[in-house]
Order: sequence, then C-alpha cells, then structure tokens
Amino acid sequence: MNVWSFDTETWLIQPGLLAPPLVCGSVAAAAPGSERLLDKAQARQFFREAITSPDTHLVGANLAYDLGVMAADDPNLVAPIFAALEAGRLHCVQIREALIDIARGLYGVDPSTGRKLDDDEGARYPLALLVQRYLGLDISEDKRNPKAWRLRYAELDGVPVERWPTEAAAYPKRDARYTLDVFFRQEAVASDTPNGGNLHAEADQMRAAFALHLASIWGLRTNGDSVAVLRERVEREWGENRAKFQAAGIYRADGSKDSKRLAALVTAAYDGQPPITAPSNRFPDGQVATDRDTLIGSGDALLEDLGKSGRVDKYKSTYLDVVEAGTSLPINPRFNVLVSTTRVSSDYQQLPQKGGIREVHEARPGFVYCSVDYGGLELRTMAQRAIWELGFSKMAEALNSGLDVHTLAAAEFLGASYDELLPKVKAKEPLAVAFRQLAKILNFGKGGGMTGGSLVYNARAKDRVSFCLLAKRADVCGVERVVITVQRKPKMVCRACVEVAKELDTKWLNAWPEQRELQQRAKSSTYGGGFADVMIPGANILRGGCGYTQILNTPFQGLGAVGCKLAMWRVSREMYVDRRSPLYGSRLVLMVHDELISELLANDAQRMHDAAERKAYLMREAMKETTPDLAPAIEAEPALSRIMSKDVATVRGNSGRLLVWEPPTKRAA
DNA sequence: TGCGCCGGCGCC
DNA sequence: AAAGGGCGCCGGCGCA
Repeated sequence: MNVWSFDTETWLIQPGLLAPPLVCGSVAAAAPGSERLLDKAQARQFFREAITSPDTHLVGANLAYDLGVMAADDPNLVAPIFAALEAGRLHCVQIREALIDIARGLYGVDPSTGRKLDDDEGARYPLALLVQRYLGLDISEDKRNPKAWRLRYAELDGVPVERWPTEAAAYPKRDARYTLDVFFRQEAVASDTPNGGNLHAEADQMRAAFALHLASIWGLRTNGDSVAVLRERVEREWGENRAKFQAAGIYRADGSKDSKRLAALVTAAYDGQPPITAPSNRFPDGQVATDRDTLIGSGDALLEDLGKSGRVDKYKSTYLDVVEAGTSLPINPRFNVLVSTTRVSSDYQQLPQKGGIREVHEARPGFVYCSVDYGGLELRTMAQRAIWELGFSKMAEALNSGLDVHTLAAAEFLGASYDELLPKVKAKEPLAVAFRQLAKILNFGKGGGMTGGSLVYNARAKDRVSFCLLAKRADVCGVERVVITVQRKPKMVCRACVEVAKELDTKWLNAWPEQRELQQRAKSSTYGGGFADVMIPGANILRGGCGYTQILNTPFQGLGAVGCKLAMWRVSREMYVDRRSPLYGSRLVLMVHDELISELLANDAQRMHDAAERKAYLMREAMKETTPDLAPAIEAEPALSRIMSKDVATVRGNSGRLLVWEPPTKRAA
C-alpha cells in the first residue's frame, strides 16, 4: 500500500468560486525527503494515477477542497474520486482529528487552554494547529502574513517552477510533509484512544465531506426581484422600530443598541429583581436578562413592544446582504461535516421559516428544488437505540404498527384509550388537540432528558399550552413562581404547572417504559455529576465525556446523522456519476439534518418525477439499513418547488405523478 | 482597533 | 438533586 499526502495550490477562492484554477501540487511519501513540488501538468498526472490506483491512499488537510479543485480541472476525474472514496482510499487529517477528539470528549476544545477552538474558514482543525499538536512546531505566523505565498499562487500560474522564489516553492512541499507526518502520528495516538479514536468511521465521513463540498461549490441562487421586495420591507420595518425605541434611549442616534440602558430599564420594570442570565466566568452572578421572554413578561408596554419586534434585526444583519449576493453569484454555504454528535453543521442551516428569507431562493432555470425530509426521524432512532440496548421498545412497536405516537402518549395522559382519542384528534376537538400537542413536546424533549420545569417553559414559550388549565387547576396557576434551569439558563415558571408537568413525566414514562430504563442507566453512569463515554449505536462512534443529557441525546441524534450521511452519499453519487440514474445531472444544494434539498433537472416531467422518487427511495433505504428494526416506519416523501418555503408540500396529479408545488397566493407580475 | 466573551436567537 | 441536545451568526461590551 502506498500512502501519499497531496496538496494543491490554487487561485484564490472567491464568492461563487470554491474550486478555483489549479496552479501546482505538492506530495510527500513516508520516506524522509520524498516531498516534491509538482507543476500543473505533473500534479494532474500524479493525481490521475493515484486516484485510479487501487493500492494508493491519498492524505490531505481539508482534502475535499483539493478533490474539488481537481474535479473542476478535469471532470473526468469525478467518477474516480467517487470510486476512491467508496474504497476508503482518501483521508483527511482534520476529519481524523475530529473523530479522535470526539472519542476523547475533547471536540472543539483546545486541550492546552481548555477554551473553544477558533474556526478557521470552516476548518475546525487548521493544519497549523495539528502541526503544533503532533510535531510541536509553530507555523502559525505564516497565516498572519498578507504577503504569504499561500495567498499569491495565481501570480505564479504559468511560470516554470524552476523560476519560482525559494519560499514559494518550499511552502507546498513543507505542508505536504507535515500533513503526512501528522497522519502517521494520528495513527499512533488513535490506537491508544478509546474506541481506536473512531478512525474506522473516517471513510464514511470523507464521503459525506465530499458530497457536502460539491453542494458548497454548486451553491444557491436567489431571485433579484424577490430580494428587492424583501430588502425594502425589512429595512422599512427596521427603521420604524429604531425610531420607536430611540426616544427611550434603547437605541442611540447612530442606530446601535444601548444594552446597558436596556438592562437598566428591565431592572426597573421588574422592581429591581430582574431575571438573571446564567453565571459565566466573566459574570459569576450573571447579567440582567434581556431576551424576548423577559421583555414580554416585564409588564412594561414599551419593553413588551420591543420583545415582539425583535426579528427584523436578525433578518437585516444576518441574511439581507447574503441573499442579495445570491442574485449575481451562487451563494456557497459552508459545511462542517463532523461535530460532536456526528451531525453536520453549516452557516446555511438556520434560514428563518418566517419573514420571507427562504422564499427569495429560487432554483436555477431548468431545475426545480426537491426537498425530502425524514418524518419523526429522531423518534425512530431513539426507538432503535432502545431495542439495541435493552432489547425492547414500546415506541418502536407503535411506530411500526403505524400508530400516531403523539396521540398514543396523549391517551396515556388522559387515561383514555388510543382508539377513543384518535377520532377526537381527527375531529380537531380542542382538548384532544391540546393534549396531542403537549405529548409532542414530551416525545421530542423527554428522550433527551428534559424535565418538568423546562417542559413548562418550552410549552409556554412555543405552544401556549397551559398545564394548569389542562389539569383543571387554574385556581393555583401562576400564584407562585419558581426559578428553573432551561438549557443552562434560569427561567421563571409557575410552580403549580411544574407539579402538573411532573405528573405528565410519570405518565410519559409509563407510555414508553424503555425510557425509564435508559434514564436510569444514564443517571447511574453520571452519579454525582460525573461524566461518561457514550456509543452512537450502529456506527459505533464513541463520544467521550458526556453528562446526563448528552448521554441520552447523543445516541439518537448521532444515529440519525449517520443514516442521513449514508443517504446523502448515495444520492450524490447517482447525481454525479451514475448515468443510468434519473438523478444524473441533478445537484444537492443543502443538507439540513434530516432533510436533503436538491436542484433536480426539470426539462422532462417524467424524468423529474423519477428523479424525485429515486432520491426519496434512496433516503428511505439508507435509513432502513441504519435503523433496521424500524424499517416499516421510515417515511420520506419528495416535494418539488420553484422557490424555497417551509410550506412546500408533496403534490401529485391524478396519475400519481409528482407536480411542482405553487405558493398559495401568486403575486401579480 | 482588534479580539474574545457573552447574550440572544435562527434552525433541526 | 438536577438535567433536552446539536449548531452558527450577530451586536455589544470590555480588555489589551
């Protein structure tokens, strides 16, 4: 087996261009002194031979980037790249480091300082950090130098390498050497790390990383007219709000917010006893809370108004410029393929459902968006986890029988039978609907360790469910308020509601007895506030150093992510290299945890239908393999649309053929 | 002026 | 006894 590190130097990345032109390559083998600088032609030749050679493994730092460069340079290389990934012959020292750190419980933390790591242009583990960790060398000053050659290779494009300045020729060779040295040292460290540092999962993560990088390269487009309308509206509302709150001094004349003044107003509104944020290093006693809930509950008309008006700030500051840029060039979302639960993170997974931001995204001419998401994915993975760990799951039985698990839990709360309650839910009887809604919150939250107090808070904040009203104890509701901790932050809730919530807790555990056992195990493994390692089942990826709630959450969140990545890989593979697939020529654009959004070729209605169905089929099959005991319960259906929207739905014609969803009210042109 | 921390909030 | 989790981005503030 030959192991080479491979690195490319390129023109600079620009908006809309994540795979810029190649300038040169560098490689290194295990033998000292084997590092070489390759001119463009040599780099192409080396890569072509290596990627097609069954005995050769390639190692890179952020290798997905180099793969993208080589694929853009020569599209004939796309198929061999997919094949090499399938064979597990491609490696990335950053993905390896993440896997090792997850096993150690040190993901995202600098072990020397204990602080969170900086994010270097989407790469959690820049090569300089790994070189420091494994080789004890500080190469970080290069990064701060604006004249560094790493930013200037376009100047050397076409210049024979013999004439390159010494530094420019040395830098790529040096990085190739370091990358391979890090790779081998990771091998040694991993063998001394619990679960082998999770390195058995590297190939799966590499595949996902490349599929995501292709999605980044392809990018998203927005509609110019829609963006103009959005900007006009958002800026008008933002200006109105600013004017309204400037008089009270909450905003300064320059438009910036005076947070200290706001805190003073909140303190006054709460008679000197305002809600306080969680303690931190800098503020051991916490600070005055100014979140929406605090403002709305302040009893002060102006602050309530402020609390209700918060959204357009976010739209303006976070999204407006981004979506406007998408009218002229593709928006390139950035993905981090591997966070601590094995989920994917991205800067483009938080598009607001409301406010019209999603709706300005429009599929390119000749394409339609195709969104397929898994229904209730984490309920399925939670049930699968219980079966693997305990040998049974009432939730799995219910899901596999096609029952509505929210109605089932609601029936437990009411002391009613499922058959009794279901018709009432379907008839939209208010009490039945309210209890089903309540059950939904517990089903999604309790499996992660949510307690009565935060249940009350979540229910109140999100769904306006009053526990005491439901339990016919309105007489005591709100009389006494207590402080609870919700996601490490203190919140005020009604004590009587908390008591009601605790009763629901018990009933919920009766509905899903496997959860009682899982919680007991999590409790005993963290006795006295301790930490424990937890395995993501199926994938056998270990996450170290977990507290109680992480122990409960990680297995089902991780298992879902594992299945989604498998599905994403198979879908992408057909899109890029399988000419027989109806998906060939279509493109993945986003992955949002349990949802894959693509642009499907739409030139032919039958082919578009086939592509959408094929994608959903591949997703269902991948998840059935991932959660085999829940196979009958896996749901994923395609929805087609010209624009993005949370309202997009599956639409079929009389023949069953998929149709493109239309927004309910079409604006006149 | 730059940087890190913090609170807040968007999504699944 | 107590405890949903996972992220990324923004503006404000305080420190160097």
